[in-house]
Amino acid sequence: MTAYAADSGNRREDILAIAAGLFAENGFDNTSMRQIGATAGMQAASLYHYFRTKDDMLDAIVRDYLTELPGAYRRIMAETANPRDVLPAFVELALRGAARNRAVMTILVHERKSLAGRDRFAFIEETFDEIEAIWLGVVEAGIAQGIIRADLNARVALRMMLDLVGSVAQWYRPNSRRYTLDEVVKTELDFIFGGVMVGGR
Amino acid sequence: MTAYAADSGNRREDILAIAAGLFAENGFDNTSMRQIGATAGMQAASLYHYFRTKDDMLDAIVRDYLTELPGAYRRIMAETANPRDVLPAFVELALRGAARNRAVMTILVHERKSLAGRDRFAFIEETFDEIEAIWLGVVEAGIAQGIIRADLNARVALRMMLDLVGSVAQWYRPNSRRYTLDEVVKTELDFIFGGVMVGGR
DNA sequence: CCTACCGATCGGTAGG
DNA sequence: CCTACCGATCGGTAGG
Repeated sequence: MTAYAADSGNRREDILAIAAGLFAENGFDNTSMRQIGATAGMQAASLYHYFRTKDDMLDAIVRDYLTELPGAYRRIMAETANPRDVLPAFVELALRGAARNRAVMTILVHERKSLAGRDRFAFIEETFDEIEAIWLGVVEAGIAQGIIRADLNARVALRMMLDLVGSVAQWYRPNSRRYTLDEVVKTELDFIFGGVMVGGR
Repeated sequence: MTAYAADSGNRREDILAIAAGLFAENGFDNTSMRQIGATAGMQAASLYHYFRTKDDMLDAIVRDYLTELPGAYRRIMAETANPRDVLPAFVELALRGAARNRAVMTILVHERKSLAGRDRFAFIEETFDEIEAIWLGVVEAGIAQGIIRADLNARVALRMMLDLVGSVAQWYRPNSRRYTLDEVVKTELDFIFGGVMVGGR
C-alpha cells in the first residue's frame, strides 16, 4: 500500500504516519479525510477528535523535521575542521535525512510550491530559503578559497546539487536489491565531487 | 501570471497553451475547468465545444512532445560517430527540450506518478520507461567500453542524470539574468561528465 | 459561445 | 469514536 506507515503506541502518531504516507503517495490535495479515516479504520469525522483541521495534520507532519535542518547544517559548518569536507558532509546529511524521512521529504518537495502562497505554511518556503542560503555560502566560500571550481556558475551548480539530494527521496527505497543507502551516498558523492572540487577530492 | 502561455492564430491552441500553463503552475487536479475558462475569457462550459473532457486537454498537451522523444534519442545514437559523445548529446537534448517545452515537462514530471494508474495515460509511463531503457543501454555500453567509470552503480548514476535533466524545467527561466540556457547546459555537462567519464571528457 | 443545472465529492460541524 | 448533515466546488450535460 503506502509502504510509509509505521507503528507507535500513540493513536495520534499512527494517524499522522498514515496521513504522511498518503500525502506522499497521492499529494496533499488529492488525499481526502475520508481516505485517511478509512486507512486508519475510522470515520473521517472521527479524525477531528485528534486534529482541528487537515492543515494541522500536514503541519504536524512536516514542521519538526524541516525546521531542525538549518541548525543541523550550521552545526556541520561549526564542527568540520577542513573546509573541503563541509559540502560533502552537507550532501551526506541531506541524503541520509531524506532516506530516513522519505514521506516528509516527498511531501515537502511536491507541495512546496503550492503551499508557498499560504501564510500558515510560509515557514516551509522560508526554511528552504534559509537552507539554500547556507549551501550557497559554502559554495561561494569554497570558490573563493580555491576549493571549488570557479569556472562553473555557482547558482546553477548549487541548484543541481539541491535537485540531486531533493529527488532521492522519490526513488530511493530501503531494502532495494539494486543498491544500499551507502551505495547511493557514495555514488552521489563521487558524482558531484568528482566533477566539482578542484583536483578531485 | 502563468508565464507559460503563448499566442497562436488558433483558438483551440490558445486554450491548450493556457491550460498547459495552469496545469504546470498548479497541478492538473488542482486546476479547474472554471479557472481555465476564466483565463481564456469564456465560461467553463464553453471549453467543451473544443474538448470533450479535461483529460482530452491534458492528452493533447503532452502526447506529441513526449512520444517523439524516444525517436530523437535513437537518432542521436545512430548519427553520433564517437560513442563518447552520445551521453553528452542525450543530456543536451533533454535540457534544450525541457527548456523549449517547460510547461509540458513540468506537467509530465509532476503528474507522472498520479497518471500511472490510468489506462488512458499509460503511454506516459511506457514512454518514460522506453526513454530510460535507452539511456541505461548507453550507460552500460559505455561502462563495457571503458568510456564510463565502472566503479559507480550504473542505475544510481543514471537516476541522478535523469533527475538533473528532469528537474531543470522547474527552475530554469528563459531571460534569467543569472544564467543563460547555454550556461546551464555547459554547467550540467561539466558537472556530470567531469565526474562520470573516464579521464575527463 | 451562454445560462442553468446535475450528481459526486470535498473539508468540516453538530450532537451524541 | 459514530451518524447525519452543511455549503462549496468539482467535471460535465442540456439546450440554445
